[in-house]
Amino acid sequence: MSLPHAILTALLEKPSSGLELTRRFDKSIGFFWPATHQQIYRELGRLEEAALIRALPGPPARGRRREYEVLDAGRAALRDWVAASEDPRPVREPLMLRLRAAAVVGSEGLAEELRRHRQLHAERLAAYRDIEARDFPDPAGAPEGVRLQHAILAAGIGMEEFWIGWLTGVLGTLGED
Amino acid sequence: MSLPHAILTALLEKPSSGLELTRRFDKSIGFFWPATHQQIYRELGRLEEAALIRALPGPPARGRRREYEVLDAGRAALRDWVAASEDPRPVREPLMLRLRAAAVVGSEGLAEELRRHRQLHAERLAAYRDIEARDFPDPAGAPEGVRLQHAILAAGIGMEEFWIGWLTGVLGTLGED
DNA sequence: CTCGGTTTTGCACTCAGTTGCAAAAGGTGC
DNA sequence: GCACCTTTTGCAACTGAGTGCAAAACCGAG
Repeated sequence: MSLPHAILTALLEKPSSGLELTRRFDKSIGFFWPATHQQIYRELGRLEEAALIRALPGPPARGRRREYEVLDAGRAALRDWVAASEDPRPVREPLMLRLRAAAVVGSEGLAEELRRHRQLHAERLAAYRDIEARDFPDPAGAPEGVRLQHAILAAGIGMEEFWIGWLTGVLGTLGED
Repeated sequence: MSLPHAILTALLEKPSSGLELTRRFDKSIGFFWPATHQQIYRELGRLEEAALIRALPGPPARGRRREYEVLDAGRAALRDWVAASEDPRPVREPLMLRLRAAAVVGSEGLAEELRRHRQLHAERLAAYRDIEARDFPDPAGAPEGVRLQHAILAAGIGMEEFWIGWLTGVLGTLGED
């Protein structure tokens, strides 16, 4: 139930076509909820059918650009969702399973993979830091909306830092740092 | 592709029936890869068909307990998987989307939900700490297998601590801590 | 204007995870 | 032994996400 609300949010920030949404997802919302263009088009169709968004006028046709905007019902649905209650989704971390498997059958070949993951996390961390420097020069003094957006980014930064530190620790445990 | 390997690992630690596996998942592997009994039975069937595990002798019958053990091919497959390369799965964090939605339509009702999440994370953290105190009195001096198992738990502890701290920070941002 | 490449939209299929439910065996009280 | 409850196994249908691919419109070169 998250993708439709992510799309509503993005459309409220700026009415867009499916392809624009896809591009914007790739550089912001997608960090915490990736989506392909196929998913997005499907969801736009459902949202339109549910009368939460509407396409700006023009003859509907395949291959023809369609710009969407959020209707009042959509805004209301989003507001409800913000206040709704939903449990955190279960953690699913294949790397933990692999460590556990390694504890049983031996850790042959594992260290290299851990280093690769550390590298990937480091790259993502650098990307987040860039965005932070560019878009949030003074988060503390900003209005609530901006402070919330910064909090999201801060979560990403914190997570990546955590994984990098943890991976380094495990590599130490394997005598391979 | 993770569940079958999780099951192989669990069966190597101790041959079990489907129901036993389900129970063991609930208190250990399931923290990082939850699975229902239906999933587990389905996967046991596939693993048996692939000749990676076998049921201990006895007439196969529905409703009748079947104990499984890992075959050499299964152990080999697991070893390969430990050394395999697999990208971290994309992050999917609905709470981040809700913050972002809140930045657009207002944060009405959000703080309560954040407190609830903080509470849930605190409970899980406490559970992890209990396990740590009970099962890992001296992780540093233990053999590699045990150190790896402790690293898994340490990841869980670190994650929960991180979320608790971050949620507290956001609540502060909302002027609601 | 028409041909070919690009953009934009969208369908169809697969796969993993979730939920609901039922069938077969085993155990317990009468 | 039989009536009933519990344990254990398993099927079936659904949902959300991922992948491949194609159709319609658009656009620039000649």
